Amino acid sequence: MKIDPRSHVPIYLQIADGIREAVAAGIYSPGESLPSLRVLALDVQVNPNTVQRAYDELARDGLIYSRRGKGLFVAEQGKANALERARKTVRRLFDQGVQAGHSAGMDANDIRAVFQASMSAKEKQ
Amino acid sequence: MKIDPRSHVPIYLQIADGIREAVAAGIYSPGESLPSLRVLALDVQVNPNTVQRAYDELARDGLIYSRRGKGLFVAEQGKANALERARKTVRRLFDQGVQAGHSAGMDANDIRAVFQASMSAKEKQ
DNA sequence: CCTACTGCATTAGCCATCTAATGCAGTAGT
DNA sequence: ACTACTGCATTAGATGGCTAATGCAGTAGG
Repeated sequence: MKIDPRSHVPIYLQIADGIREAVAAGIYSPGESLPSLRVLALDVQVNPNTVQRAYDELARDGLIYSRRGKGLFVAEQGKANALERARKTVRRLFDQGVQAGHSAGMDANDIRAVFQASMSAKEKQ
Repeated sequence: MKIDPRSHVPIYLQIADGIREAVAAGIYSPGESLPSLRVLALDVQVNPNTVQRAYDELARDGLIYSRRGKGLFVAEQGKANALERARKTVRRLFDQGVQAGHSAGMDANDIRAVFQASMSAKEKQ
């Protein structure tokens, strides 16, 4: 996992996003164990508490669950919950964008055009 | 202008957004003077420096300009610059949304569907 | 000139957030 | 039991962003 310590986005979020993507992509199967706090902490060169905070995020969203003394595991509905979570994030960002455009006087077609441009740019990657 | 002091979004941004929308909507004409730092500060019950920071934002984006001792005025291309600025903001948010969806394994149609939902919800307001 | 207004620069305090340090508590193999 | 792992709770330090206090500098009218 790639972590940038001097990014404006917090480390624990970078970690959470990484795991979330992996779960959404099905890289981890339900019931499969995840790297322990200390192992992952050592891996990304950060304090175990920071990793824990990332796992907390994921547990709250139902992607994973934890067993004290045993470890961390992918939840049964982990993949589905990851997708649901992602969908909400996307929706929130789109709502913000639509709202911003509307406030500035852009009409529906203007906003749609920007969205199309964004989609096209993504495909070219 | 409506300001919420205990919002997570900074006061200076709330002020800047309010003025930006007004300029984009053509409520202020080019060359027209804006409320002075202290007047607006008194109006929204905040320190003049906070208002200044809002005006700084707008000046950097070319919406307004300032003359020491005289006041603040809407730039000639203020409205156009406001629209351009808004377009970039919308684009940035859409890019983030598209990226998030893609990372989570959503395909183009999934993402489009969320966008449509967002647009529909906006129209119903 | 002098007063009353302008915008602006400097400084400091406050506060939220992130990260780390440390120790406790549960599990399991030997 | 003992050891070596687990996750977790508490606390503290550090950092950055936001807001305010204060004073300087420029403009214009009486």
